[in-house]
Order: sequence, then C-alpha cells, then structure tokens
Amino acid sequence: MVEFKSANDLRLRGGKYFMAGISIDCVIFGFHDGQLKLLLSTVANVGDWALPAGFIYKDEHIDDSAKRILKERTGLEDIFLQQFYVFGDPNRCDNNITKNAFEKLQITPPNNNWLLGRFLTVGYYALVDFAAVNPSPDYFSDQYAWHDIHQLPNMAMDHGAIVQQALLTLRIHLRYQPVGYSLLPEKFTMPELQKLYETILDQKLDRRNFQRKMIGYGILKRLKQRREGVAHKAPYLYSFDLRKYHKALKEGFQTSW
Amino acid sequence: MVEFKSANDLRLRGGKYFMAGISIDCVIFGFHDGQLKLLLSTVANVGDWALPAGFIYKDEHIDDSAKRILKERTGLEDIFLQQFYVFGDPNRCDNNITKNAFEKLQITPPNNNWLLGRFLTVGYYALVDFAAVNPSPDYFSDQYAWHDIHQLPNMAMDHGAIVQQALLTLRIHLRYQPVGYSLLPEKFTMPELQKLYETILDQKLDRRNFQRKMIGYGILKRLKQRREGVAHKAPYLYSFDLRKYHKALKEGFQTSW
DNA sequence: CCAAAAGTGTTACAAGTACACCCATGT
DNA sequence: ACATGGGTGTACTTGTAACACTTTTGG
Repeated sequence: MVEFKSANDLRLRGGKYFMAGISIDCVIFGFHDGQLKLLLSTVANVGDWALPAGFIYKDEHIDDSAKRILKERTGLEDIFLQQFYVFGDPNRCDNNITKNAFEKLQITPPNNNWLLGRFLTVGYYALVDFAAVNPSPDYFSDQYAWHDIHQLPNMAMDHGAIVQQALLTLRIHLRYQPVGYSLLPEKFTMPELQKLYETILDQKLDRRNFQRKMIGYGILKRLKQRREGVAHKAPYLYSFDLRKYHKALKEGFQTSW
Repeated sequence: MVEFKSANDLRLRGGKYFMAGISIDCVIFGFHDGQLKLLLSTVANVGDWALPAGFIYKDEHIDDSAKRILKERTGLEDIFLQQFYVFGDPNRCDNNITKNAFEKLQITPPNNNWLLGRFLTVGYYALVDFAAVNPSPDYFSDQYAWHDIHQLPNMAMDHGAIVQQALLTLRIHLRYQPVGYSLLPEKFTMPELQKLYETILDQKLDRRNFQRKMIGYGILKRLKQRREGVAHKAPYLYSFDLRKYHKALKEGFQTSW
C-alpha cells in the first residue's frame, strides 16, 4: 500500500499504483434516530459533496479495494459490503471532480493525467453502525458528514443516481436476505428493527405481522433483558444469532421458486 | 467504430481505441430441444472455449458495448441483456487468453501491450432465440458453438465461474421478472414455457400450478391456434403481451414487501 | 382402443393481511 | 387514570402444494 501526502499527490502520482479508468464508490448507509443516513464527504480542494470513493491497486481484488476504502474512511472492518452495479456512461465524467480540483487549485495537470480520462465506477453499498463510525477528515476529504437519505445535498457527477440505485438494490435484498446486523447496535428492540425496515422501504408496516415474520426467519435471539428507562412498556431486547444470520445471508429467505 | 484486420491486429492496436483494464463478457443463453444452451466461441489463435467477449470504446456506454458485442457475434439486436456482476480478482488474468495467443503465434508483443495487464470484466447475460442465431466465425473467433449448460467444456480463465454466477442471477430474476421473451420463438406452448423454467431452475414443476401462476402474471395471450402435427392432444399456442411484459419487467412481480 | 400429453378443477396447508385485546409505564 | 407504546392472539384472504379426472391425438 502506498502513502500519499495529499489528495493532489494522489492525483498526480496515483497512476503508477492504481488502475486507470475504474474507481469504486461506496454508498455507506447508517441508521440513527429513526432515519436512514448516508455518509458523504466533501472532496478535498473541491467542496462538492460526494460518495467516499477510491481506486483499485493494480494487484488488488476489487472487493478488497472496497473494504480498504471503507476502512480508510470509517475505521470499520468486517462490514457487510456488496457490489451492486457498474456505472458506465461515458458522460458521467464530463464534470469530474479531479478536473474541478485542478481548476480550483489553478494547477495545469499533465495532459495524460490518469484521472482526467473516462472512468467507470463500481458501486458498493455498506451497512454500518452509525454510532461506531467516527469519520475524521483525511488527505482525501475535507469533511465527513451523515446526511438524511431524504435530504441529500446536491452531489458531484452521477453520485445521486448511484445512491438511488443502491437504495433500490437494498430494498430488493431486504426481501430475501437478512439486513440489520451492523446497521443496528448489538442489542435492539423489535420496534427499532421495524423502524429500520420501514425507513429503508419508505413504507409503514404492521407491527404484529412484522414481528411474526422476523421471528419466523429464525435469526433473532430474544434476550431476558428489556430496554429500560423508556416511556411506556419496556420492550424486549433482541440480538442477531450470528451463526444463523450468516447462514441466511448465504442461502436467502425465499423458499418457493 | 474501428475495423480490425484480425484478432492480432486488435491485440496490437486496440489500445488506442479501447479502455484498458476492462472487458465485457457475454453469457448468451439460448433454449433448444428442452435444453438450456450457452453460446461459446474458441478464441482465434488459441483454441480454448471462452465466452464471447469484447472491449469498451473509450467514449462508449458499457451497455452499448455489450449490445454491440452481442450484435457482432450473433447478429441479434434488441435483446434482453443485463449486467450482473464485475469480476475483479487480479489472479483471473494469470493465464490470460492474449498471452496464450501471442505464445502460440510466437509473437513477442511490446512490453506494455494493453491486453497483457490486469483486466476486470463486467458480466452481461443475454437471452436469445436459439433458432434466430446463426453465428459465423469472425476475425476474433475460430468457431462458435452452442453447448448444453450441463455439459460445458473446460473454459478459459474464470469463464466457468462467470457462467455459474450468470445462472444464479437468472434464477433469482426468474422469481420477480418475466423471462422467456427472446428465449422462445414468438409462439410457444405452455409446456414449452414450463420446460424453459424447469431447465433454468434445474427442477421439476407441477404442470397445473405452473400454468395458473403464469396466467396470473398477466403477460400471456392465448391464441386461437393450437400447435398442430404433434403427437397427442394439441396444446394451445401463447405469445407474450409485449406491453404488459415490459411493464412487468420494469415493475417486477413480487407483491409483498 | 390405448398410451401419452394437455386442459381443467378441488382440496389442504402455509403465508400474508387485517384487526382487537391486554399489559406496562411515565405523566 | 390515561395516553401511549409494546406484547400476544385470531379470523380472513391469498398463494402454494398436492393431487384426479376428462379430453384429444397418433399409432
């Protein structure tokens, strides 16, 4: 792994180490306060909000690139991370971040700069525990911030469309894969889990049917404890049975063909 | 679009026109004689069986690249074609086709030949009408042949794994998308459609339940005609209601969240 | 006239949907 | 005491699975 002194150092020297023409964009979902959040950063020297992105070392598996990028930016490891789409419109780079950065910095890059050509990007989405993430600015980003999924700022290039595609994919995965581990804290209540589903689906669900369905998946353990100190009746705490959770991740829920 | 005189011409000069480091592999499914077939080609000057593949022009949308490649190889247009995965293991190129071709031809390529580096590949799968395809050798391929999905030859690089992934994806799509148009001839019988499903799923289905389910999707038109000249009772012919078919393609079948 | 394939229907069971009731807790 | 949210149960509807009978046709 190579260290770069600054975003600009990477922009100028990165071509030696990274594949040209391909980037990785991470759509990082978190859940907080009953809201689905997205981790965005402002790009160093540009200022536009953008998805945390990165490049692929020439000998690196792209899944490892995605993991590395996630770790560099959030500090988190062993997180659910899934490739979901490749964005390959040649025009998506027309207004690309690097070009804007060089302009703002009034740098004239070499003609053949590796970042100024056309780029595809592979979208990965990640589900992370909001509370466990403490992103701090790095050489690549001026600032990080969580944004509510319903109040996203204007985003650079086609990042808005990438987010929408990630959300669509997540909604489909919700149907036949367990979701929630690493989005929720270790212990959570059934209403909290339901709220997560409702937020992702943007749809109200019936309390009782939801509970039965979730229990039916067989991936939850109900703890003896209840959530205390809350108004009204104390709800039970649950946690995921990780063995069964991962088994279900592999095999999926759907029974019928 | 650029013309190349031969596969080798493309191998040597293609770097000027194509993106380096990314290819497209097409998993082309056909259906014939109650069997799911795959269109494979032997690579010019190498001989290994491989997926019909191609590259992305520097200003071309990757979906258009996939369409173009499909057309170049099968002559077919307006075909269902879907991106399904990016294969990004750096070792997938260890034994790459181009290297083998140069060796067989006893050509020493320039050190920086664009095809000898590491390549990602974007997998697209296509569903085509077996009968309408008449692939003929082109400069890139020595021969084309349909192979039964259950009797695939040894394939170059990771193409075997790519096929398996395509098949998995197709099985999942079968659940919540209409499938069959462009795999079947315009008019087909219910047992033929069922056979298609059974072949893709590798699973026997109940005749009556299958019929009810398909009719329930509301994408079929039953014709007055029956299939004639066959042994036993003449089955009705059906065709897809294309308006409703495409609507269902967009919206999916699944009702419940 | 009979074997084999196709059309149609019925019943049982599981899953999903829609509700109603009771319980616990903070105000 | 009561409003609010949480736990549990039950009827209804829909979908899936399993299975039987009749019709048509070529040999």
